[in-house]
Amino acid sequence: MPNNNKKTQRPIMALLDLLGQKWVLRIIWELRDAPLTFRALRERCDQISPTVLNQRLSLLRDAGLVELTEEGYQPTRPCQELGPILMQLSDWSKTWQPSRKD
Amino acid sequence: MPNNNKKTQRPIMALLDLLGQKWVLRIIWELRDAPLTFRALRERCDQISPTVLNQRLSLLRDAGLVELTEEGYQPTRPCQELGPILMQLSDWSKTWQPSRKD
DNA sequence: CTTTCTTGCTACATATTATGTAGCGCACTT
DNA sequence: AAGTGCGCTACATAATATGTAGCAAGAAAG
Repeated sequence: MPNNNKKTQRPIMALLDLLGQKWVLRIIWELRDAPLTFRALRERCDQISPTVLNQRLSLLRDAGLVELTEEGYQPTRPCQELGPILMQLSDWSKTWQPSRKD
Repeated sequence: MPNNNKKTQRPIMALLDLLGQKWVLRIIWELRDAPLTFRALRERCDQISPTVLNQRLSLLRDAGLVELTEEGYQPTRPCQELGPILMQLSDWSKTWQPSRKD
């Protein structure tokens, strides 16, 4: 899915491309507190198929956002800076009442 | 793709589910400045297929994040609050150098 | 009224991606 | 030697996206 368009070269585009992939945001979210093993991460993510989980983890590792340590998968330093931003999303989401106005 | 899991009922989960769908973040991003017509939006999004664009716009309209006006598609009031958060993502992305440490 | 734009959007065959299940190979314990 | 838990792979099936063509409706002009 990632695309090689010129626009995508701009950092924000690359980021939106990455985060826009299924499960990516969720994975980062689930890793926010403590390291999780591959299997634990699967459980947290509604038993996501291991195929996709591994593919996404590879992406995230390539992107330098996640690393595999003794204790399991965990966000890297830069990725931890993403945390507060996600928390803002979380706060915002609480004030958000999905309903279409037609 | 949206899932009906219990966890997904929590606002943040619902939000991550929504934003995690292909093109959704990109669409919100592209609408940040000015309203865009369906066709203009397609061009901005690398000529995304109209089928998917329409599906995503429907989702976003149902979620109360985007609306279709005389001037074209544009983010609703609540969605505009998402703007600053996306800008933080943009800022963060500039300091982010994708590279795997193995 | 008819022609010509442009709009949002649909149809549909094809290609890409995710799901679900089973299980491998490895390290470590017992 | 046998069991346990690990990261991860294989592979058939189902779900999604892509790409192209074009429809129906509204506005503008002749």
